[in-house]
Amino acid sequence: MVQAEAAGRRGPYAKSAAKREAIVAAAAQVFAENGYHAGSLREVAGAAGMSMSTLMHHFGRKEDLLLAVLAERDKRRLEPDQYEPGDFASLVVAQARANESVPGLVALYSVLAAESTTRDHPARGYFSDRFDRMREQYTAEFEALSAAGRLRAGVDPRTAADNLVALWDGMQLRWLLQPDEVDVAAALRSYFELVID
Amino acid sequence: MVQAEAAGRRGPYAKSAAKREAIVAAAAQVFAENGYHAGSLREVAGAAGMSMSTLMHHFGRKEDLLLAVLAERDKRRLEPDQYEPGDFASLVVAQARANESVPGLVALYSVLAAESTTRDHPARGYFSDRFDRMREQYTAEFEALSAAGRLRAGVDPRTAADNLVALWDGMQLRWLLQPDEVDVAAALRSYFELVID
DNA sequence: GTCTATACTAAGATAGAC
DNA sequence: GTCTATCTTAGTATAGAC
Repeated sequence: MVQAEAAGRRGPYAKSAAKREAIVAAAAQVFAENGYHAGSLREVAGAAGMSMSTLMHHFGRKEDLLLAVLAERDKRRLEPDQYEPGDFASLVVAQARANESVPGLVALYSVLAAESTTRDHPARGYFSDRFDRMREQYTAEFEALSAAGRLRAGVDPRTAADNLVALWDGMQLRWLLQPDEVDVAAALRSYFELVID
Repeated sequence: MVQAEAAGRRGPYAKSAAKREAIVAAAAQVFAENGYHAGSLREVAGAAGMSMSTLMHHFGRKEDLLLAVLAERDKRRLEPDQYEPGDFASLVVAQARANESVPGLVALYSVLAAESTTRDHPARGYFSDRFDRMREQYTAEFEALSAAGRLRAGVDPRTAADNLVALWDGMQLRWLLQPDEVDVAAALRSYFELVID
């Protein structure tokens, strides 16, 4: 699949890569709507215009498809360098706003994160690594704010980083259940206002 | 089941109620470990020492069993009147500490809350109602703090209530995945320190 | 009222033909 | 690379024994 990743690639794997992309897109939709367990491979295959056996040829197990969907999600995230050099808070709030336009992906992430806590779940490593990465990135951002004298006295950068991530996850969960009752981006902004002078 | 709820009840429903309790306990364990979808009724029945058909006699559908487990979880929560009249923050932190001793129940709650966001999930109403109730209770507590002049300037009671619940949920999720990396109760305490003068 | 046996549909997964 | 056929196990419904 790596060989065919470049656009317009000619070769034996080009068609396979296109099929894989179609499958992943269909799976993201089905999993987001129904969850990982309740979303059937037959429904994914149907949405991608092929039989389930053909799907299974490309992704040997349902887990593999799941991990491919998660990897695809990460590629779609906003990257700091895609944005104007605004501050950390603005970037986080902008990402939260952007997430409002892809409720399916948010649902997929939330459902899978919770499911992954169960024993031997295929995505457990993915989410554990992701939490490690988020802590590292956000702690560095809060430390930079602290060095600039903009962090409120008594606020620990790592604690702030962890709490921000947790607040985000918890808010997204509630937003999925009660979209008209909460504003994820506004909640994150209110947290920044508490910790930034 | 209502008839036999009192301890030591003699009568035609006494045995049934005892069986139901055993089933709910077994189901809480199985669902917490494997999630709702992945946890099979056959495994629950086995853990409860009966056949699956017998289980199905007591709980006609898997959903009914799920809702019974959730109701049982609510009964086990700390109630304000069970505690010394300490302040709101202490009560919340104490509940978070108490939750550390029942990781199975925490996992059950987290997995089901996320699963419930998917279309037509049987527990969707339960969690939506629960969020409404939590908002109401916690907003009242923060308003009381505000009236006592103990809330930080510019902090909205309802926002603080929603953020506290979201922080709690998000922290519990991470704790399930990385129990040695975070301290849920400490995180909640740090939030109180930010909003309370 | 309580429990068991059995059958049905749909899920993930595998084997093999073309 | 794609499909048909098949296997195992899931949830569920029903019929009936004690």
